[in-house]
Amino acid sequence: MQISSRFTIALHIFTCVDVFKDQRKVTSDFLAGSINTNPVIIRKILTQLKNAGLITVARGTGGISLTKELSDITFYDVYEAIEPVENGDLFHFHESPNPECPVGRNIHALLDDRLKAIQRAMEDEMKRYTLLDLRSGIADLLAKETE
Amino acid sequence: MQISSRFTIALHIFTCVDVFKDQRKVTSDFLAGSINTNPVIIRKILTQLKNAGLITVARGTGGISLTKELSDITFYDVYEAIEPVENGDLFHFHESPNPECPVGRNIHALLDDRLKAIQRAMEDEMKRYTLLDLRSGIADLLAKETE
DNA sequence: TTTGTTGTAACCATTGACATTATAACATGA
DNA sequence: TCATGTTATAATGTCAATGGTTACAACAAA
Repeated sequence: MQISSRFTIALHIFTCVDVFKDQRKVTSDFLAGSINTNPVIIRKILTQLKNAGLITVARGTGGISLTKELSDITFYDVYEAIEPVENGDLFHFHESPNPECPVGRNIHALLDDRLKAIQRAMEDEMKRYTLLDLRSGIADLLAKETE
Repeated sequence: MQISSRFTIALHIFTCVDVFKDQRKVTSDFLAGSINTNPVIIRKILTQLKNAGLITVARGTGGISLTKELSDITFYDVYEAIEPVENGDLFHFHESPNPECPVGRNIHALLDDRLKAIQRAMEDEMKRYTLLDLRSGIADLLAKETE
């Protein structure tokens, strides 16, 4: 199991928007070129980010704008916008365990809290990183390239 | 994206083995009945747990034994045995970003450490729970049933 | 040698990820 | 208004993973 590439693609998009926003129009075609995928893939992800209220996208003219400060958008916000997790549960149970078995009828009560804690540990760590970290991070990497 | 039900099935199996080990022979058929799935699904998971060195399975006669103490098997051990995570990376990148784009050629350097930290947060929390916790947990729940 | 069990191969159905093409909707500048 | 560039979305396709099922070989013990 892996978290889909859509999540890292979304972070890639945000980084490109920030890096190139003053140099050129950042279109889905341009982004597709940087990420090496199809523009439609990009647009679907943009739609998800738009539905989550993180960005606005200009239709005819093209161009992406953030609705919040970089420091107000965490990795978790992006993850939540992108990953369609059923009921918000990271862990999946097999349907309908046997209610006549003492273990079967108690398996959810037994595991739910512990699994939630594990999920929360991941999500809390995601909340520690913001898009502002990406701005400074990519600036450092680009500066290092020209040394 | 969700972590497959094989993981919670494996925890279910361990719980059943512990609860029923003195009362009856715990076979893949019995386990399939408690979990409400097919015995072959159970056997495949048992094979993974066996390959990870967590259990031994008696072939002709049936029966499952742990190779370690309950307190020495963490949720992470089970997760690692069950989930085939490519390269051990939880997060998936799109293949071959454009090396001619300053962002494309730096995206891994930009994200890798942060994503690893998120993954580690989840795995560290998984290491905090052992099968011994499940023994006491299920005992409490069963005691509560008879009140 | 019979019986009960595990190990595994060979399928099948369903779903999700990712890709691709085509076309409609829309905004802007000429 | 119209041409142009762009986004939005539907329709399709491919591929891999999940979960299920049947069948049968391998094996251990009574």
